[in-house]
Amino acid sequence: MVAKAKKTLVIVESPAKAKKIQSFLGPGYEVLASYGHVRDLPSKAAEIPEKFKKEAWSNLGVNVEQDYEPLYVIPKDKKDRVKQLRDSLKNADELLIATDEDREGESIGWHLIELLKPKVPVRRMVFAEITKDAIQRAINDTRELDENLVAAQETRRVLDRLYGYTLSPLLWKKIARGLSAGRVQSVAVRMLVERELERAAFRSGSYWDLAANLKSGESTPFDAALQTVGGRKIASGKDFDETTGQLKTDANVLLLDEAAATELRERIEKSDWSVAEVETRDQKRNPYPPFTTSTLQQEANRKLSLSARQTMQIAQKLYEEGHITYMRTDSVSLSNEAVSAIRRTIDKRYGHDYLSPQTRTFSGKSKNAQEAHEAIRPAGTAMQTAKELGLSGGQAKLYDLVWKRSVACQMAEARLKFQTVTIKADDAEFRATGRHVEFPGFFRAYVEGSDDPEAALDDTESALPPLSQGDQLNVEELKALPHETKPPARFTEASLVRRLEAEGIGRPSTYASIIGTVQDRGYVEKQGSQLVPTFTAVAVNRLLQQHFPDLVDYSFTADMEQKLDDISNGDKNRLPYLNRFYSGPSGIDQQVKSKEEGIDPRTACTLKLDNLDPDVRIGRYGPFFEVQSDGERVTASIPNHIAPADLTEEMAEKLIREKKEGPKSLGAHPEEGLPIYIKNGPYGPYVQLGDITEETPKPKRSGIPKSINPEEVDLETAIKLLGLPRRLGHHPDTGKVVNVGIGPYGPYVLHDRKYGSFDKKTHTFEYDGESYNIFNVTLDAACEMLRQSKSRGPAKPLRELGEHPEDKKPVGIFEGRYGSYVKHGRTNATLPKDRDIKEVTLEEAVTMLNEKAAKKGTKKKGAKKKATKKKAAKKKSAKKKT
DNA sequence: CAGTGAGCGAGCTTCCGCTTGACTT
Repeated sequence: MVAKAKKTLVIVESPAKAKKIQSFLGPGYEVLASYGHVRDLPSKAAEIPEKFKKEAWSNLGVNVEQDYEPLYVIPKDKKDRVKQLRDSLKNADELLIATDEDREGESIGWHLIELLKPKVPVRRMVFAEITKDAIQRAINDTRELDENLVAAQETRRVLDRLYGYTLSPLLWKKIARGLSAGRVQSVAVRMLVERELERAAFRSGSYWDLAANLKSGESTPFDAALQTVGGRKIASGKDFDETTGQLKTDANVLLLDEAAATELRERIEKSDWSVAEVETRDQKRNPYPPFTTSTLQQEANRKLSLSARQTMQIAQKLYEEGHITYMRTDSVSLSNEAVSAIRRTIDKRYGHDYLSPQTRTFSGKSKNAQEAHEAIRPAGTAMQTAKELGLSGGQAKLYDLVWKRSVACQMAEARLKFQTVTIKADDAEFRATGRHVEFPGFFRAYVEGSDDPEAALDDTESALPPLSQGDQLNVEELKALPHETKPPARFTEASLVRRLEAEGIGRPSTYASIIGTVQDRGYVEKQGSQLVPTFTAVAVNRLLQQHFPDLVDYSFTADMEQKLDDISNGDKNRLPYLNRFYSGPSGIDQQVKSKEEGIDPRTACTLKLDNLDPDVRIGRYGPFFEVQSDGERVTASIPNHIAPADLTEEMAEKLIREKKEGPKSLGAHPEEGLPIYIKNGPYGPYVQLGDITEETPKPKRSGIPKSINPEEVDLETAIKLLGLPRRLGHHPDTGKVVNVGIGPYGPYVLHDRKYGSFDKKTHTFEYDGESYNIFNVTLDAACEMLRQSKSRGPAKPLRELGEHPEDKKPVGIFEGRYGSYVKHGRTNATLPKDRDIKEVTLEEAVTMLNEKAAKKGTKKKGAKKKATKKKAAKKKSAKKKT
């Protein structure tokens, strides 16, 4: 017997990378993925090993009594991975650690060695790009693991844990259970809350000005705006104080109101209009650097309306399929190979004029970049377009963005000409500005979007006709226009990611999840593309700012990074830093303990806003007003989804008044004789027939669908709503009943367990030129809705396998999102991808189902079940909100 | 599926960064 040939085991972080590297290295190597970190601090009580549970520090997962020794465990979902790596190492005569060349990657490498305890030689290899040459070079040029870098990572990890697990419990006690604080999320929340408070304090100011449409001879008309009158500048938006809505005291400007503007218009309209001065200046624009994770997320949000999470999901697919380079990167640099491929493409597709004469190189300007990867660009050197690759949908759109941005970065600069024309009319001065693209250069491929939807993009053409000094002008139109100053805009996902990155807060792999976290904790709700902080966020932020200002300082992370650099350079030890952060009189442990007594939960939950008189309190069921009225305490819920800055005094008064008066009756039901009320419940507004009494503890109720404004529900509508679900008749095909009603997901028609739905937004259904709603839908229309319905009704198997031997319930093969699966009752088992469904036998299916059931029973029950339940509940409530 | 703004007080919640799977209306 010949001994099996030993291999070199190479471990990288991502399986897609592993596959590619394997193809370069051949059979002498086995390349496997660690799938990120393999060990971590225990995330919850269940993960703490029994023998540490009674230690005072066990909940932290860090032994704060002894040198901040971390307690590392293998998370459940990583156990199999580690086993696989251990097994492979047995057949290896060498181990190459090829994790990313950054702080986290170095740490993953160290953990791997700690866990696998290799008896064979270990080397650390690093590479910046994945080409055959680069990999070969990396293998021949390995180094030692950098212990200092590992120490820096561990310090980061421990600090984040101590921060989060010390402050969060304080929030549970003082504000609400389940809340959280963290180095990154708390600063993100601070940004959002501060903006919201600016909006609440904002007072709008108004001013008028004049807009002229002018013409010189036969040329095209152009627009000009009033600048000065009698040599004095007129007021515009920036001259107003945001918190008073009045002109700033030091603004030496002329404020026009409607009367003044109209009077001025009449006075100068008929005067002589002429060009006083013409100025032109040239400007160049250079292309933007290629995409990083953050800029990709921003642009996909602005241009494709994708959330950060959606962007990353699509990018992940593109990466796995080999279309783009790695999508979690903070680097703007491109490999030489990529640059020349891009330059060839420009030459070919746009022509030589459009090629930047010199190769452009970009340097990262974001704080704390670790640059373990390239920028995001089309993978390889073929530079094929989305169409040529056969991509479709979101993948095509996102790839197209990546392609264009990458190409643009090696293109020629764009040349713009700006014209400024000053125009005189009596003692008034107008100005017209024009912009002309002399040479588009990289604009041909790519123009960056703007966070301000009204801003003109860089390549907008708005040239003025040829004008010269002394030209006489005709007034086509002269209008007096009113203006109002606007509050600062709320953050969007794009602008928040940009701000976080600018402050060096968060990492490419976390931008999307930061937005998810603050939403999950109830700090933020998305309204369209806006991120709106909740009252809870305002209260939490106030508590943190008041008592722990240093921790939520915008520079906290940057300072931490400085300390980590010192540690990774070997200049400093981690111990003094962690000690100062956690222990001693100014450490957070003591700080939290000493401040805890002084923080009154009631005060912490009571808010006073600039835009409102009554106090807002955070309660168990959301925010509510609390006021004293006629010596009585009145509370009134604040409806969900009203942003703190959007609440007005009138809304508050109305809610409180309505609460005091109790639910108002719309009148009596004609048949039942009982009063009908409109009430507000946890699921939104609803109508109720009669009062709650001993005999009828649950009177007939019916929700008011989103498409109907509860304010406008009259007696007639209420009666109709209470008449639901209503029988429409019998289905002509089956003779079974067809009903119409309102469910938790909105209005529906139902027939034989199959649902048909109205339009999600309008709750109507267009059929045969008519528009139907729940009140007037006909049997005919309902049948058509059911025909169009995508709801499957009772699931239809691809193939029936027969009855399960145990309970005689059917077993079948179904088509799911992740391929075919066999189903019995509530148990599902996925079929292997290459399995022909025609060949699956009942016996085989039963075995698979039993295995799956056993796995579920032992391994995942407790924690997993709870998690899915929670998730489902969340989904449900999220759906209702929209 | 429909209040209110606390509960008896068990045992729990929570951080940031790396990575993809498993979800099967």
